[in-house]
Formats: sequence, C-alpha cells, structure tokens
Amino acid sequence: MNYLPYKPLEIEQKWQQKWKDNIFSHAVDFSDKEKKYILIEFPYPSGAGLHVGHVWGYTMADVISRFYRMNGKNVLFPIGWDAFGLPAENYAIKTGIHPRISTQENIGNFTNQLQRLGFSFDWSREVNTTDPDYYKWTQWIFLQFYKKGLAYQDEIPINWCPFCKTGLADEEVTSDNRHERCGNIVSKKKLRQWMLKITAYADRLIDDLSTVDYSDDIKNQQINWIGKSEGAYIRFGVQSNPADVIEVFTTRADTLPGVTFLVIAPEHPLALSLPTKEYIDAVKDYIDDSLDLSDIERTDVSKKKTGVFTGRYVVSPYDGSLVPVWVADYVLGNYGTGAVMGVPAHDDRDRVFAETYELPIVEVKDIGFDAITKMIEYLSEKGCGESTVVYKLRDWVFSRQRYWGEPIPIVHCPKCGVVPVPEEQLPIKLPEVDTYQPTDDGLSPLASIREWVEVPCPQCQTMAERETNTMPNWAGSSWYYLRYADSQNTNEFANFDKLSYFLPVDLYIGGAEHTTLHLLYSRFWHKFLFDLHLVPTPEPYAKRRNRGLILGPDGRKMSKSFGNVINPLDVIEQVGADTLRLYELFMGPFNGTFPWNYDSVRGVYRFLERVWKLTQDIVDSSVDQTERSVIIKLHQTIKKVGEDIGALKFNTAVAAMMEFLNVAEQHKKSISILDWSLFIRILAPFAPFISEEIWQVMHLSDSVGTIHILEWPKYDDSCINEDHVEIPVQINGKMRSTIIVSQEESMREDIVVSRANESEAIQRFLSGTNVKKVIFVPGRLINFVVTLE
RNA sequence: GCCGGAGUGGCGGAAUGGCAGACGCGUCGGACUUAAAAUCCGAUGGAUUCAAAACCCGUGAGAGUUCGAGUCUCUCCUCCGGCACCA
Repeated sequence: MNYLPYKPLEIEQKWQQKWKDNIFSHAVDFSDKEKKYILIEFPYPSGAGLHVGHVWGYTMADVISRFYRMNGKNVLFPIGWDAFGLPAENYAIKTGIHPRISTQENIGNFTNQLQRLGFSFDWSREVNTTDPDYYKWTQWIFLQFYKKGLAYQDEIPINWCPFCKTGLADEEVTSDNRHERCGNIVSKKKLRQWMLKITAYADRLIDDLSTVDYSDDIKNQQINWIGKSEGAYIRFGVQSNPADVIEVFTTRADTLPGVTFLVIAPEHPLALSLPTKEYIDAVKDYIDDSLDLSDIERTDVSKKKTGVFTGRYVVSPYDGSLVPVWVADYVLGNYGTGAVMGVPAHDDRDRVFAETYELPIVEVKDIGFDAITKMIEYLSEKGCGESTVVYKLRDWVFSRQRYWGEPIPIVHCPKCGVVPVPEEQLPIKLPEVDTYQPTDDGLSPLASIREWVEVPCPQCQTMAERETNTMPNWAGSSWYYLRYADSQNTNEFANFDKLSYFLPVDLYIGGAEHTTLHLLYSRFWHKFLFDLHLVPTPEPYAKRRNRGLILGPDGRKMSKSFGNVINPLDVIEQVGADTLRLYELFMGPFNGTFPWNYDSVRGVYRFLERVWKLTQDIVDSSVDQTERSVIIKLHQTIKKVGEDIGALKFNTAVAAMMEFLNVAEQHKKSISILDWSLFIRILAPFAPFISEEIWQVMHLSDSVGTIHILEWPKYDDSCINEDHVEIPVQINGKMRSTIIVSQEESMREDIVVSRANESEAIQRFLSGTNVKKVIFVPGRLINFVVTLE
C-alpha cells in the first residue's frame, strides 16, 4: 500500500501550538483525587540553551507525570527558573547588557525549547527567582533566620584577585589557584560575611535521612559531607603562662600518653602571640608563606610536611610532661579547634611530621574504645577535657559581593547597629547600576549606588546604610518547590493548607552534583520553616533519585572545549522531539553514564516510523478480532511498561514496546483497531506527539479529545499467560533440553517429570546414571540431580 | 587514603538465585534499485566442524555457598564518581 509518510516536524509543530495553553497538565488545589508531586531541578536559563542532560531528566519526569495523570492522579509537575547567577553577571560586565534583559531572553528561549519537547509542565505555576514577587519571600525567609539568631556575621576569607581587585567564586579559581580570567595568583582576603547556621541542624539532617526514600549513595554522601565525629576536647596549659590554654580535638583520647608534640594551625589565635623572641620571626615567615597557599595546595597529600617550632611547651594533663608546640599547615584552622596533639605512634600524618623533624615516637599500650572512655572520664575529673561531637559541615557563607542576587534585607545604622528591614518594606529591589564590576575593596557593585545605599534607619531614622551584599544563588532554589504550591500568593510565601495538600514532593529528580549543596541546603531551610510551623512536613522530598550523565559521542564529558556537545535542538531538527525523548530514555538505566550514539537515535526513529506505518495497515484492514498471540503480548506489554515506569526503568519499558511492535508486525492483518489503540495509549507518555496524531487524525477513535487524559489501559490477567510454556530441563544444573507443556501442566511435577523422561535428549543423558533427587520449580524449571552408576 | 557505584558480545545494554546476551546499534548475506540511500527478509558470543547436528568454553581474576551463581559470601584487580593532611 502507499503509506502516508511520517513527518515528525510537521506533526510536532501542530500539536505544540495546540498544547500551548492546555489545561490537562494543570494541577488542581485540593482536588479529591490523590495528588502526585513530581519535581525536577529547575534550570538555570543559560545562554547556551537546553542541554541533553536536562532533556533526559525532564523526559523521565514527564513520562511519570503523564502516567500518573492517566491513572487518575492530580499531578503537580511544575517548572521555573533559577535565574540569579554568575554567568548573567559576567555577561553584563562584558557587554553592559543588564542581567535582567539577558535572563529574560534566555528564559524565552528555554520556554520555547521545553514546549518544543512536549513536556507537560503546569505553566500556570511558573516561578522565577529573580522576580521581585518571588525574591520578596526569599528575603522574608532570611529575616526569619535572622530573628532566630541563625543568620549572623563573621569575618571569612574569600578568594581575592589582587590584580583585578575583585572577590572570586570558587569556580572562577583554577586548580592551580589562579584567576581564570587574568591568570594571576589568587590570595585570601578576609571580609565581613553573612552566615547561616546550618550546623545547628546537622544532627537532624543526618537523623531524618532514615525517614525519606533517597538512594543509598545520596544518603551516604550527605552523611559524609556532614561528617559527624565523636571525640574529645583536651586542654593543655602553656608552661610559660598557664593562663594560656591550647585546646585540641581528638577522636583518640586514649592515645594521649603518646603525645610528643602539639601542632597549631597557622590561623590559630595563639600562633603569633605564643612564640618566643628567638622563634617569632621564623614563625611569622612560615605563616605568611602558608597563607599564600591555596587550600588545594595545603591539603595536597604529595606535599612535604612542613612546620616550625614556637620555642614554647605545654604541660600534658596526663602526666605533667612538657610537650613542644609547633605551627604547621597540615592542621586546618577551620576544623575542630585548629590544634591537634601529635601522636606519631598512632597517626600516619603525625608520624611523617615527627620523622621529618626528628621528634620522639612513643607507643601507647592501652588503646581502644574502653581506654577512650576511661581517659575522657579522667580528664573531665581534672577539668582538662570532655567528650564532644564535631562536624565537617561548616556554616553556610550566605553573602556574595555581587550584583545579580537577592539584596540582603539589612540596614547598618551607626546608632542601632544591624537592623533588619521591616517585613512590610519587602521586597528590597535591586537598583539599576551603571557598571556591574565589583568595587576595588571587594564590595558589591551595589555599594556605589549611594542613593540606594543611604536610607534612614528603620528604628531611629538616623541616616544609615543598606547591606550591599547579595545572597548566593542557592538561596532562591532552597524553597522554590514550596512556591509552586501557591505561586501567586501575595500575602505569604505559600498558603499552609495548599502546602499540606501538595507536600511532600513525591519524587525529586536531579543531578548528582547537587547532592551535598542544594539538596542539603533546601532540607535545612525546610526544617527551619517546619520549626516555625510554616510548612507541614519535616522533610521536603519523600523520594530523591539522581539521574546519570550523558557523555559526548567520543565518550568524554560534553564540553565546549572538546567540541562534543550535542544540542538537543539539532537532534529535533533531524528526527523530531518524540525520537529524542525516546532515544534518551532508551540509552540506559536511570543513573547510568553513557556516550551519545547517533546510530542508535536512528534506530529509535525507525521504531516510531514503523508504528506510524503499522497504524495505517491496521486502519486499512479494519478487523474486529486480534490474533491471540498479539493479545497476549499486548497485555504483557501493558503490565511491563506500567511496572517499569513505577520503577524508573524507562530503558526496558521502551524495549518492551519495541518487542510488542515486532510481534504485531508479524500479524498486521489481524489486529483490531481497538487493541492497537491500547498500545498507542501506553506509548503516549513517552512519545506524546505521534501518539496524539495517531489518536486524533488517523481515526483510531471517534473521540476528538486528547489521548493524554485517557485512562491507562488495564491488562487482563487471563491474557498474560501464554497457553503453552517451554520448561528447561537441567541435569546437575546444566541445561540439557526443553519441553513444551500447557500452562496447567507446567505446575505439576509428575507431568513435567514424565514429559522430560520422554525426551530423547534427556534419555541419552540419564542413561547410566542414578537420579538422586529432582528439583522442580513449578512453571519454571526441572532439574535432575544424578550420579554415575 | 576514605566513601560510594560499576566491570556481561564489535558497541549501548537485558536478565525475582533458574534457558546468559532481551531490545537497539553495528556487521555479514539476500530482496528491491541502472546504482546508491531508504526500506524489507535472514544470520550474528567464542572455539570446534567442509557443513549440519551434537558437544565444549564463556558475565574482570581466584576461591566458597548451592541441585543450580552474572546475581549471594570472601580475597584480589581495574574503571568511574564524590571527598580528602578532617586529627
């Protein structure tokens, strides 16, 4: 016959237009239906446009959302823009184009691309972190942190380029500690910063992981990141001046008798005041040198251990012996107390240090868990120490010296000090500036807008100054999933009842790179809001899975510099969005890593084209009855695809549909339109465009309604099982033959055994042996355990 | 070094402890075509064999548990991801 050709671009363009303001993808507040909240990490709308990695994650979430809708659920599947960030600001520095303008353009571009892919987002709930109506609430939440004492200021070293005179983000610093733009060595500069006290939630962030369904690798990574370790503080008095005390942290208090030296970090408060006259110059030089080193260099394992003696001794609280104090950069200032006791016999790093400087090594006999307990008891009695818990997790540096972020709603008053902006004055909007370059002394570009900075103090009306730091771009993404529940609310960040209906998120899909930052930060914010009774659940995400990584065709990570980036739009131009969606799902399992393969894209295109053609055969022959073998395969496929979607096994779901097509093509003259339409329905969540076209245009149904609100087909159990099954026959566990029996017969041992014995091949293998045992797995297999006669 | 994850055909991958290699790609052969592309049909883990049947070997290596191991246990190797002088 003459087939109507499959023209994906025409079909997709048509439906894309019609779906623009579809409402079947809108979630309903307080519906009687069961809700399902499917969340994807909202994108940063970069100038480069959508990435194939986005497409993969979003397609999986879209399939699930469509599947749940067809199963009668009220699905919330929202989208928004994480639009503050460094690239837009750097672009503005380079071109002078306001970040708001370029961001708006990029959002328009992303929107088109997402719609082109047929994602069934609820566009009525779109959020944008740079919208003052949105960041008003980001600022508001900050004020709540401030009021509870969880937002505070501290002097924190930042990356500083002395040549450009700007502060730098970590990602602007190359691995050899240079500014990526100008190539100059980056140093550290201490600046006043706002901090959020995430450490106050460290225990709960660990403990509550047991209440959520995150994959084990995610849980482990978060636990290791928080890095809880139990140990003890031990205090050593300085010999020359017992008022000075050096406190160390150790997890091995039992090794205290083996202490032969003490090491303090170059950043330690006593590092400059402790040394004797004789040693002070050497110590100063050493500290200057080590502070020039980057963290990466300091913590490089291959680096030689260096240090310098202070000329001072402390007194061991264990036996009163004198212990020399050294300064060395292998001890970090920001972990524990910035000081450690050197026990070279029981710690590798201490041993290397001791060997380098020829310090004594003393072994401790009585070590272990009990010894630790005894030692801590002994120390607490003497008042020289106590048990404690420390964390690797540090408080969150929450300010940036940047323009393109949420202004921190604080006023600094010469009389009143730090004054929070009254809530009714929110949002504090970003002012227009002439230049986006940070100032020479490392302040945000906002600092030079005097008419914005100078405001009367909200408390005493004295002229005061606004905080000019902005928030990091993790701020807006820490609570966006809450806003989706009630995105238009002007009185509160979201209505509690609506939150109670939609929360928690049932499935959160995103990239592994956000496991320890965004995911942890947003859990922290959520718990804080929970404590204020503003959100209904202690955890935001009931289930989290990280998607894997798509590599370039050359097997390397996609990167501009390798020239191996696949642009999803190019793929769509060639084969259409349905093929792109299906291909990415088919590539491999949810969290795997695989290279792009053009030829395999072709294979998926062929599949859709064959579906298209076969539809015409089936409509053309218009039979009422479907061949039994096709019915069986159809119902097996409905079952398999439904189960696979629930288990996030999209690759095998697609494979199952391909298998069905292979069977169906063998019997194309004996498939009813009705049965075929069931197959098109299960294809619909995966390939929404071609399914809709087949449904509405190719007369599979009299209905003109969209296929995407139809019920997911039910499979018939009586159609799942084949009439006859092939049972493998094993001898001593080795497959020797198979027999074919009916479904009922396959469940009966006596019949299967006698049929097996009838088989020629089996008789040959059994001759000359004694059957010692028969293992029978009903419906599955028979195994004769034999010995030679 | 530590913590995760993974090693299966030429490639991506599939397999509740039960017929290893589903599905797709590629390759080979054939049909159609003046020809090519596209499409369709068939074959496709390896060894052995003129060929077929049959048999043998095969899931990183080695042991173990089991009637039976890609799957479970132990030891080792390799790769990927994350963290790392964290006391």
